[in-house]
Amino acid sequence: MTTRTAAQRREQARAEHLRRMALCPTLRMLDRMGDKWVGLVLRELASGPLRSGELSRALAGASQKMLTQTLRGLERDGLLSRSVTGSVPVRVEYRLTPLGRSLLPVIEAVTDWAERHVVELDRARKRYDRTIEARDAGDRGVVQ
Amino acid sequence: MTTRTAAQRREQARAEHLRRMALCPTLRMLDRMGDKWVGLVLRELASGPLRSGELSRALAGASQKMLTQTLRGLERDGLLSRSVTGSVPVRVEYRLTPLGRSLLPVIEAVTDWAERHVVELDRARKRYDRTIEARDAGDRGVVQ
DNA sequence: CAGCATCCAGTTGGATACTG
DNA sequence: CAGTATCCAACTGGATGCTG
Repeated sequence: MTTRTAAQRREQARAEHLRRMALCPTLRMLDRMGDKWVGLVLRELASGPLRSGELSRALAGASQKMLTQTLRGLERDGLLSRSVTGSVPVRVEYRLTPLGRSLLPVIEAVTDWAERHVVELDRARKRYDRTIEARDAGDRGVVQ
Repeated sequence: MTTRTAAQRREQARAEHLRRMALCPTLRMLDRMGDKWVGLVLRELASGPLRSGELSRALAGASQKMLTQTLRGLERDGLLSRSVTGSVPVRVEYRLTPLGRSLLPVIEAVTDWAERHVVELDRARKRYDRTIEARDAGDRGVVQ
């Protein structure tokens, strides 16, 4: 007689798996880079340091809160540095650290792939959606 | 006299920006790859086709719903294909398409970077957290 | 075996208002 | 100018139960 039910074993495997995942460097980075504004912030800072205001103008779509949150996250990971100079008015500048700059080629790899294949992606998507639609219509005996 | 207020102009810039973003191939891909299970699914399928059950055992941490959702998303983008053979019991197999395989080097670029720099990331994070803690303690005149 | 539907908690992200 | 605090809507992801 086993001391644990199948459900318990599954549960444990699941917990274990999740713990592993949280530690996996690759998944951590994919997660970070998937954050809505990270890609854009890195792209902006790639060409040089920027002040807070310049960033928020460049990323007109981001709310002030999200911008700060994103910047803090990247700073925490050591990808960019934040330096304050003067006071009244305060002047804050963000710049990529060497670590942050070392990430740029990776982003570029994504960009290259994406731009080369965006047409295929769109085509696949349309094809898939048409197929689904057709199937659903067929299910109901509809001709449309 | 302008016909729009500053708020309206900001609002418009924001809308424009968001529309652009949704179309940017790079951001689309970063978003996709940031999906919780996409990285793992691609990693599993990199070494060859797998059946549904095999995948869910390999990704013990994922709920059945998320697994399906992830697979459908990737299929929609044309990154993997789903083939059904037999019936009672049904046998479903997932495999990367050529397009999907072409993405592997990109994932690998992320993996390489992440594994090379994970130590630095952790160090930066600890340093940052310590700094914040110290500052907060100082603010309250606490010695801890 | 593979997958869909439903319901629900937790998280993410945005609007607004305020501070040094 | 730069940033914090709060409140809230929308989305993400998970648990459960059911179908061909």
